[in-house]
Amino acid sequence: MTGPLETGPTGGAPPAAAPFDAELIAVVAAVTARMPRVLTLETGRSLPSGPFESAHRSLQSGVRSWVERQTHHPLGHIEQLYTFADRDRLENSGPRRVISVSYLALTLESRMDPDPGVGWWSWYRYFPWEDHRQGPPPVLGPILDALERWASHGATAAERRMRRGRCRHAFRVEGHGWNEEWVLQRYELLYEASLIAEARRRNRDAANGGDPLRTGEAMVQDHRRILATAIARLRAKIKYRPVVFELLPPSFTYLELQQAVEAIAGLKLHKQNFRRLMIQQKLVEPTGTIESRTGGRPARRYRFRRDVLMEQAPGGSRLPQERGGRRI
Amino acid sequence: MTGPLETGPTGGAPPAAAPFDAELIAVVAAVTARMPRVLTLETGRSLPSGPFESAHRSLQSGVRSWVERQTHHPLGHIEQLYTFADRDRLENSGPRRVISVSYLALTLESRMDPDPGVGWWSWYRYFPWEDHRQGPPPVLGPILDALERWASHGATAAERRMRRGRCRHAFRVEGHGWNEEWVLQRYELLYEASLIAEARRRNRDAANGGDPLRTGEAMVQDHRRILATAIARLRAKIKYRPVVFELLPPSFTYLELQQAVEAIAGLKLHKQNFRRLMIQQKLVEPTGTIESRTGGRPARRYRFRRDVLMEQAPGGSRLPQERGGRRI
DNA sequence: CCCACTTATACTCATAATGAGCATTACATG
DNA sequence: CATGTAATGCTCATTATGAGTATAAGTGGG
Repeated sequence: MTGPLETGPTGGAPPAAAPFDAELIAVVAAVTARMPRVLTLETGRSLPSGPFESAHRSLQSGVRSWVERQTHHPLGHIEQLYTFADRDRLENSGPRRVISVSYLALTLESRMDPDPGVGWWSWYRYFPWEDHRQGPPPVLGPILDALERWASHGATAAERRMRRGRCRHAFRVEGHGWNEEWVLQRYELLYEASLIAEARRRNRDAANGGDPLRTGEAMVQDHRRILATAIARLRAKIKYRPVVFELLPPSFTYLELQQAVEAIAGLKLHKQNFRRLMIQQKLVEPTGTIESRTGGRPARRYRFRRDVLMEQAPGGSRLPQERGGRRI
Repeated sequence: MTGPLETGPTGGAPPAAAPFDAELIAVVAAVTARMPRVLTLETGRSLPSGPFESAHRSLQSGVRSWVERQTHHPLGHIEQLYTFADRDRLENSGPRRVISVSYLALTLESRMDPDPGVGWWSWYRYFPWEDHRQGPPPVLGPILDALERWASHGATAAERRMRRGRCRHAFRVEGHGWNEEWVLQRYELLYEASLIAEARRRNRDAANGGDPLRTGEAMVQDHRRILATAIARLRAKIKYRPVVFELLPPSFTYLELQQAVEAIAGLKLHKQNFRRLMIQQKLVEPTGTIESRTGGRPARRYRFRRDVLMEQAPGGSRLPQERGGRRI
């Protein structure tokens, strides 16, 4: 519809605006063998995607049907991520501008034998600097060095200062201040510094001496950026909404639950406190069954209390309330 | 681009998909005279909007240019809200399907004399049940009654139970459990119960006895739903990111700051604790000036420390960390 | 000048949440 | 039965939060 000032409230004839192609892109996430994974096509080079069609009832149903058509994997929980339409986003686009709507879906990894090229790949294959479960990963050192080199090549003193500030902020070098949520900021910084294959591909240059620092596998177009957006969103969301359970089988032990969270966050957590948090929040209940293949004392199995989705108070309020406490 | 399985990695020819119209819609928010306000056209009936055009570099720049063209109001902070494209969303749409990308912008209300029809309206004119600063608003009683009536008219016992559950959840009647963030859920519930003018307009019915309960002013198309989405987002975000400051002049007193937060959240806050929170978080610093028109003891004025945007740790982690505390 | 009145600002105190770690329990295996 | 491994239970200091009380510093009216 045109701006109401021009054509009046109820729309009238559609504007003579250029038509667009609309594309749907899905980041389908799962966790298996302690690794967060994403469903990919072309042997890990692209995310499931396809045009939004008039036959689709909604964007969401369009995403579902494309993913199922391309990967034969049904989707559970799904949420909108972001819509991209920058002019120079796509390298070899056709005559028409493309609007891409991306979605994040959470599922259990399927066992079925996949179509050729379809597979589940670890996130950290694309973002090796993001997995801090064994402490800072080895790639981080060279990356920081390369970033420092990039920063020191800024044109003006102000720019150099600005670049250093951004690096310090995104990577929090000094004082173990790693912030697992800033996935996108880190990716964009590396992109800008031409330390990402996609950036070099686009600029047809090889800044920083052409040394192909191992900054993870590349993807088609801006799919890797979309994946970074998805990871950032999931890492943030996992803290204030019970979404991990979408990635777990119906019953699980505390350790399995914790390892799923750790895989996503890319961090190690304190076991006893994690357990206490689970107990306090009353998100799970024991199934009564016991898992004995633990290697040590057998563990109780739990299930997610689906009913809490209805009673849940929202994430931690940062506001000092008047009148008796809400907050769960 | 087509799904890679069909056309190969680099895209190739664009698919023969139906083209779409793309529309941009802006929710521009400000706070004045203790009221949260939204910039509207047509005397409050619609939000600024316009077609996304090939000339626009990005979605964001498209939004900026439309809002400035229609309202002569420049935008500051701006973020993407949601993308809508359900088939039956628009009432009198043209032959082509429309994809609407909505944005939320935060500004200071401008003083300039506006174009005809352009104006700032209180949110609570559209959502009178959302302002709990003076306790539960009077509309709430009749609304809950009407919802109960709607729930009791469910076809099956299961549906009636489900409806009651959703009402209890969204409005938290028993035990003062009002959750200010569930704006959208409440709106959608009222819509479904045909207690919202837009719903009745669309269904051409007057369920619930045709009694036109005062459930706020209507808007064109689904603009009110978009506004609800924006309010929900802002109410949530204000708690974990320092966005209030985008709505305030460069310097302000603690009370002004608190009242802005209260206006948005629709809640009264505890003054002393609010102050303590501000001090702890070190988000502001005194300007050295004093505001004496307070009616009581003069108040110090503060300014937002823009540099914290760079050092800020993200909102309250719900994860029990290993290794020395991050968390600010 | 003293008054009541208003808002700002400073503290207090009980309770809850969090980070860190020690201790005990219950299995499997040799 | 000893040993290893993980599960589970508890403690303790620190910090954050909710709910106040107390004091300060202006205003305008007598």
